[in-house]
Amino acid sequence: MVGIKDVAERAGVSIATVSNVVNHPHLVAEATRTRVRSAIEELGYVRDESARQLRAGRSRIIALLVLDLGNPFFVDIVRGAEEAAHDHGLNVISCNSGQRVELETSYLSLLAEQRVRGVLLSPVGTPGGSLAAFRRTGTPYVLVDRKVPEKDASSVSVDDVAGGALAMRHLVDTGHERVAFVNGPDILAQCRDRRAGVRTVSGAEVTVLEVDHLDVASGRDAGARLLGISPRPTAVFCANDLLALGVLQAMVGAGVRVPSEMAIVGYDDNEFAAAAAVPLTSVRQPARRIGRTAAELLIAETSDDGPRERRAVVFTPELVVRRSSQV
Amino acid sequence: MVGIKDVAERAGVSIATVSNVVNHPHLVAEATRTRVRSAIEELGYVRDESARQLRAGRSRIIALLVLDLGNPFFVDIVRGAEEAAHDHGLNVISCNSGQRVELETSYLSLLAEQRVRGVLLSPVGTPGGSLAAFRRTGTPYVLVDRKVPEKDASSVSVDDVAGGALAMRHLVDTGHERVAFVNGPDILAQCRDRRAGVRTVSGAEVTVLEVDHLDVASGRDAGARLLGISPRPTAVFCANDLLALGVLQAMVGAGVRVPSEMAIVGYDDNEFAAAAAVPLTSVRQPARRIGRTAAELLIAETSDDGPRERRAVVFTPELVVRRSSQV
DNA sequence: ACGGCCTCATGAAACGTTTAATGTACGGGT
DNA sequence: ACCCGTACATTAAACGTTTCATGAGGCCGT
Repeated sequence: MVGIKDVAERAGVSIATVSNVVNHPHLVAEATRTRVRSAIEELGYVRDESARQLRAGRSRIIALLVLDLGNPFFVDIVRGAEEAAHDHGLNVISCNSGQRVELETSYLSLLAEQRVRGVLLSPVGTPGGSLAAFRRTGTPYVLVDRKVPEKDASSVSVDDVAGGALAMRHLVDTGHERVAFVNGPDILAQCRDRRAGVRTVSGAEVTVLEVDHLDVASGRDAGARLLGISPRPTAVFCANDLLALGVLQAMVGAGVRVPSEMAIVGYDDNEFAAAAAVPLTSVRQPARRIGRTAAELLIAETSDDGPRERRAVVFTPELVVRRSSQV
Repeated sequence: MVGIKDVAERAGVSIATVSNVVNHPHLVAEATRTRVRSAIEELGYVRDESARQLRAGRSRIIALLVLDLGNPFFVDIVRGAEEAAHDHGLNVISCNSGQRVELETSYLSLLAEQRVRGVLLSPVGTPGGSLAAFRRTGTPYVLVDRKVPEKDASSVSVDDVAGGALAMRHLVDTGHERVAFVNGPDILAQCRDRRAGVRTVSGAEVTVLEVDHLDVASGRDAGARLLGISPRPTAVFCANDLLALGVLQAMVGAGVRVPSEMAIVGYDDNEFAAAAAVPLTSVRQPARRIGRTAAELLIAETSDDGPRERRAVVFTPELVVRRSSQV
């Protein structure tokens, strides 16, 4: 493995000079600079970031630990975060916890050991323990799609209670009296909040169907269960568009017409919602802006000129009505 | 920042002992071990991976540099790779090049500097330059969804020529004489190969529509262009399901019936294809297996007991016929 | 009683950088 | 002729680990 030492030898200079060529070229005379540069080229020298980082004490990477990369909503968050990070000359790496607590923990300690510049994360449960390590190492983190008190950390989220209410109100207003609510596990704050939102709305009898994963397959299962309920609900609100797509598939498969026999409302308004068999009514969240804002908060927190105050940014969701819920 | 030294002091032992407690607990007497462990606990010590790695010379991370995280196909590849990596006690980080060459280059050098254990990548163009750095540092890499000669690297891919031919043959066989082919940029090998596959099939007049990005929005645009062609093709083959979904949206929007007025065939058979407005016929690729296989090849290459020979694994795609192309 | 072995703990070197402090040479102003 | 400043280049320390070689006791068998 070729190191700075080999380059120095080859170019007939000291290692300090090589380092300067790489990091502070203006300190080095023209002639030496080119000589060193060609030595680097010829030997294929690649500087070792771990040594550099060991010396510097901080890395140039911010990490994004995300609930489910299979959900386009989170992919958009990644995109937003990448934009902001690149604007500041930082790189982003993404890790996928796939909603498994043990994976989340394992990634968190991996990242703490890597001494990443900061972490954006959408936690599964209450990630108390692992985050304590971050707080101690001084690694800043920002919660994404999850609100916490400012004293604990900055966060960027969407008002899920409002979102749940929005969807439910829409269904009640369009005349539905028996509504199913397909929700994810209670361990996810998003799901708890959306359920709370649903509860704030009266005027319909709500049957809750809980699923383990917020994906299309679980949606199909929930759809099947839904068809077995009697008397059958006339509308269903799904905690996410993937579930809604699955439910829709189940309805189509069973010959139940949407929306006349079963209205469907999803959540996230991802790009597939509009393209679905029956275009989906959905609760839109500004995913990209969430990612961008979170990254900016994080970057501000790590910036040299004094730590910023913590903030809890909350976006407001918006109902997008499409055919799947039209009377 | 608390280091091994602080722990040692607190526990009244040497730093070597602390290190042993962490890495080779059996070498340390019970009593000391627990004393050190509580010191670690109390101080919240987190070991510094960069120092560790500097000493060790290699990391425990494998990286995945992917063309487009917005495409569920690649997300499934990530999942497969994660499975395999976790089986071997390694962690995976994903980076998204978003089909931009400069981002790809920047990530590749980032990863080279990080001295990651290995890299799985689906390159945009011909990533000669940046990969040379890997070859020199001895960082192994495996190409994903892209075949290269064994002498250069291992690779795991799907026969895209066969896939393109499969789709096209299906359309010709079902009686279409004017077919549009919505393809991505030629810089992507996948697109070149699928086009080559399309060309091997005769019996229909093919109009190629090229788009820059393989996403739903580009598909909508292509759909609009498609409607302007006269005489209008009766079928369209899209290089990927996202494009196909976009085209489908455009057709539905314009009141063109699918499949009777316009048959559509996509590629990847992602989970949204089956859930689409009109369920999409698509060419299925075993994404998860691709990711898993690639990771296994990579891990084998980095294993201690001698380097394995390189391999080029090629999977065969499979046509899944659904309503969007049924006569 | 003594050598040898085993168990456990330690000292010190090494990994590849960056950077502060120091050194050298040379030209110009007095 | 001397001093100083400028412009480069170098020496050496430091970052936080891991590990090898060594040391200190205690126990066993002879």
